[in-house]
Amino acid sequence: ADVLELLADQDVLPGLVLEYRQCRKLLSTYVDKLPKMLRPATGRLHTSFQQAVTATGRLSSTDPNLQNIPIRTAAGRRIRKAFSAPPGRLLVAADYSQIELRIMAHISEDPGLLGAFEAQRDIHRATAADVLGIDADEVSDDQRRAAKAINFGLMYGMGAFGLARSLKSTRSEAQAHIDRYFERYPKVRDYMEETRAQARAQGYVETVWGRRLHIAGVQSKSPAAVQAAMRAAINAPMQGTASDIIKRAMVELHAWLREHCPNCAIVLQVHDELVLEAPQDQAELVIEAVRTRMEAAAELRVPLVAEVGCGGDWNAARG
DNA sequence: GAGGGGAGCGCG
DNA sequence: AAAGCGCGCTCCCCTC
Repeated sequence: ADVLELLADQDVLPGLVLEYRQCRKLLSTYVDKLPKMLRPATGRLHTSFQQAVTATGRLSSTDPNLQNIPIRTAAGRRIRKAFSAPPGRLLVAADYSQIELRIMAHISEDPGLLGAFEAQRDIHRATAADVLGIDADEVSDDQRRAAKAINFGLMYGMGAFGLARSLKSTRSEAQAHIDRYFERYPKVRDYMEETRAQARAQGYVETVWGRRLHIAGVQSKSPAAVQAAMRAAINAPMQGTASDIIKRAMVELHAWLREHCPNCAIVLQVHDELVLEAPQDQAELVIEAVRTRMEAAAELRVPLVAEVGCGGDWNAARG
């Protein structure tokens, strides 16, 4: 797909192949399959959540996987609209805002990153402004896009090669971006170096609460495998801590629902998002309860923020 | 017909 | 030698 996107500038054909592939993917995986999986007794889809599968502590969802329902394209969102609440009820969708970056700020204790979240700034705009030494309102769309790619890429252990590819720039430009980023947020670099060292020395890293995440491959004879293990190690505390936090929120929320809203239920978890179903006249109550419990699930050095909406279908609930 | 493995791609 | 983390499903090719 990456190559076809590059070639799409030169000819119409690559774009048409991409469009065809997208249609086939959505048709075979979702449109054709999901209706066959409705359980007759309930008229609903019932997924299975696996709790002891992933390397970081996330859940996984199978038969069907309801954690990869499309959302990024217009055609995909039409599929998401098919997930709807019964008459008289609404779906409530709540997702954490930038939870892994907030955890990086918490763990690294970097003053610049902590300050940006404390001030409730648009984090990608803020890092663009910080790194470039300009005002936030002077940040162009391209500059914000670059900062977003850096923010995400760094959490995955990405280097100049990968950043250049995602920004469609040169490797030396990408390296310059990374250098400026670490100049501005030096404790993020410290965190990354300490995490790599810990993974090498002990074979595991930890979440904020000390849950251990074993990293495979740190002892490999293949330098490539060791580097891959180091990237996994950098990401694991953030992804792992985020999964701890949403589980704490789910436990608290479930207890509250049993007491105050027995007709409501958590129906899905998608890593940083919860979907609930509630009677129409209790939606406002539930929205407030979800928000407060998600935001109070951990006390970090930065605020946790949950964005909550409701609607007749899953797409509308996230608008 | 069952199952493995890889490519490709949907999500966070 | 590879270059960005974590998943699951479909399609295709292959073997048994």
